[in-house]
Amino acid sequence: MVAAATLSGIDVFRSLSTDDREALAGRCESRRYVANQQIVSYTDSSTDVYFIVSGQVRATIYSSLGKEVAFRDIEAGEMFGDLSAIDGEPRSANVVALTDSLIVSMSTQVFWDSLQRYPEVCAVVLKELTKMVRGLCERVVEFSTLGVKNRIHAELLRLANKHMQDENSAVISPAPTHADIASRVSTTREAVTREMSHLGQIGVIERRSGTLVVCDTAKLTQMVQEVRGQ
Amino acid sequence: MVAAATLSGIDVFRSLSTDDREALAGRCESRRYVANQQIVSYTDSSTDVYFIVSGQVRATIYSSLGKEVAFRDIEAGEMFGDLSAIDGEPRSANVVALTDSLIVSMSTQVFWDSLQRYPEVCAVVLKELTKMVRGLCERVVEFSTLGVKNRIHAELLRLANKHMQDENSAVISPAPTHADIASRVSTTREAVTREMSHLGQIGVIERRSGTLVVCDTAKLTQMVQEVRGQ
DNA sequence: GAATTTTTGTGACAAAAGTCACAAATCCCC
DNA sequence: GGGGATTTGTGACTTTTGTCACAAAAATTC
Repeated sequence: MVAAATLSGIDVFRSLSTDDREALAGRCESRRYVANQQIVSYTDSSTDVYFIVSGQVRATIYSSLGKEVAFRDIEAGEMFGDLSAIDGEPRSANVVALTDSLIVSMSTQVFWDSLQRYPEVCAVVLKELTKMVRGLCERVVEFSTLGVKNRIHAELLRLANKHMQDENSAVISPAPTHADIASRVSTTREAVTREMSHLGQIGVIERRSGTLVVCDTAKLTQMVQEVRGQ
Repeated sequence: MVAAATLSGIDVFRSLSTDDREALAGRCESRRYVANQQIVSYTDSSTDVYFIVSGQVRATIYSSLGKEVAFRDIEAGEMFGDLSAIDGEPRSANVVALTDSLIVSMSTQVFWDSLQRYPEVCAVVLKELTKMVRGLCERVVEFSTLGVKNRIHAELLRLANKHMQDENSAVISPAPTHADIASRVSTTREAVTREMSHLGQIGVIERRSGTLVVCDTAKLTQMVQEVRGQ
């Protein structure tokens, strides 16, 4: 049982009328998770869909033996677990709360109902899937064509684009750890440290207590393409 | 203008009644392409959706400078161009006919209409997108966790799975060239040649005039995971 | 079926990326 | 504000992967 207002912050349901949202809210559950708590495991056989009301969450995939791949971070307003609900296959990733989070869940059945009943919802879901496909394509192309250094540039650029300050610079405020970046572009922490101190030397980025400043996104953009790291 | 029967071979429309299919067919165009002819370029601003009636087609992405990444091969019955139709963004790839092909196209408008009007169509499209997401995830994880040799194994296994002969072996009949495989797993032709002759020596695969036989998929499956190529 | 063109096989070498080990700097929490 | 935990910086070394150059084998064409 969930208040209708809770759903108004969810992208997928934003376009619904208050009445429709209310009807839907009655068929959802909500639950709080604390930081680091697991929400979905890829061994689960559940097929519920989840919506983040507040907080932040990370999906990671564990390869057949051991190594983890940071897959995507999911923010308030976004949805996850939709893949299994749509195709009935097992979960593709583990999902863990990064911060304390409030999460609404919905059964597959209710989810499909709402897709059929509300074309706007269906359209948003289609668009989200499309966005995922494009994002993943980009990642595949990056792996195929870029070396480690350039992938680090690309990742920094992605981060910067989410936090632009002015035309050419961005402030990323809880700065991610090097190990974190390494896992996203799939390399070692050391490689990230080395490349980032290099970027610091040439004045493209700067570190100030807990925050990472990308001073020159233009240069970084240009560097992504260059074959030589230096 | 397209015959309704033509659409019955398309996965997405398979579930429609003959009448519905007829209505839709009236709003499509069809066209023949010869082998190697380009169908969509990523510079196009069109947003039509395409359906392959017969033939085979390949989507490739060209990175910012030069290198090409084989993205996916699309077979008769399947669809492409849906991403742009759904989100209105530019094309993500070039699409070229691999063989002579007959292809039906549909405007974005008609496509959205049919998504709204026919829930079955919408469901199939959602499932196809989901399948793409899962496939791409798999590829990303592969790049992140597997070395070149193991990626070659994984690719051979994927090929084998599409052409299983009996429990443990597959015959892939126009055998792909080494360069082809290399581009799919993003390495060099030489690496593929070396690994494949190794696999030949230990009896996992065999080459016979124009066809590639995977004799022991079980062993190959096991090898994908092993860190040492040998 | 001879002559090309394309594909495959292989060695020697160069470059890129990962590993290990350890010191220094920061952060965090009582 | 001291002490432990976490994160960062760096050098030496190993392994992996890519590059180049060429010969052999197959497939295609005329």
